[in-house]
Amino acid sequence: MAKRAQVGNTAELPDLEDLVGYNLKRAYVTLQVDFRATLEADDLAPRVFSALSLVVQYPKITQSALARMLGIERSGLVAIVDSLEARGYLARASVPGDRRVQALVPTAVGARAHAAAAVAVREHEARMLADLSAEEVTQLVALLRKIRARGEQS
Amino acid sequence: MAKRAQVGNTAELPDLEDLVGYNLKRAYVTLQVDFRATLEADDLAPRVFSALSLVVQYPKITQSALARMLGIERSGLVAIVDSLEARGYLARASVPGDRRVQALVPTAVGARAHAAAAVAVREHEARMLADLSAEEVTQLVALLRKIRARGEQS
DNA sequence: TATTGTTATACTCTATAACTATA
DNA sequence: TATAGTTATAGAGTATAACAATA
Repeated sequence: MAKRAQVGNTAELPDLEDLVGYNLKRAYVTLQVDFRATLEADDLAPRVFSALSLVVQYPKITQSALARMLGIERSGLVAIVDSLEARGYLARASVPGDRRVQALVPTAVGARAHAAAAVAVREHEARMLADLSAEEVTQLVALLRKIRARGEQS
Repeated sequence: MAKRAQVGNTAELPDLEDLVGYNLKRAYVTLQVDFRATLEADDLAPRVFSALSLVVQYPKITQSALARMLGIERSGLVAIVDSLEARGYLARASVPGDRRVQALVPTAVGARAHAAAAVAVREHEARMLADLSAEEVTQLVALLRKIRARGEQS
């Protein structure tokens, strides 16, 4: 299996497989496919689970703040919140001071659904990361955060 | 800023930010946005760049083999190959033994375009990974490959 | 003027299914 | 029967632009 054609390369041309971005995407897709399968029974897409998580974690968060935290547009969040509200997982509550905003508050049902889903997600991650030690997982997360921080600063 | 509501949690409920999958996605999106901006002038989307890379690396590869390597469906590859062929970056060559297959061979123009794009991509990665040491980058790639391997084995 | 939530819209990515021509 | 390439199609996911209500 001949690799790169015989071009006179003095500088090293990295193989696709050596690029961080390529490996990042492949690992992301791999994990994401299993994540979807994990929460398919609960009918929770990754984004919907993420939104519910943050609403449980930060009750009364506004949609704008939530969209900012998730790194998506406000407009894109509407359908997600609609979906969670339709299931009775959260409510849009009006805020006394400012009549523009809608505070998102989790219901008891929503909190329970989230807790159950979180258990399934933890199992999913344990399964998918079985080949990594605890230290490796910790360092992986630290490195991923560094990449994100660098990109978001600009 | 009150974190999780006061539910009687004995087990640790991990925050969204502690999930590997969530951090993986955010880092992926961050890197990918800059990648797109980097190759926008060359009009090369990530997938098109990846496909061109592999055709340069493995001349005469078939579309089916290329799709398998990239982890996408054969049907999805058609538009990518069409796009590269339209620019004159590669040619679909018929193979003597089997008249069903189309061997993908890079042109000289395609090889040069790829080399130039690869330089830009290397600069992009150097910029985005400036906060990571060489060892950290190496380990990051190793960990990402472990995740991918685990997922693809099943 | 600026911000919140919203709608309308369009574009990219990707998968599934079915077709054809070959094997 | 099975495989390579292709077409048609549909469904996510996401962004942009504009709007009404409110600040």
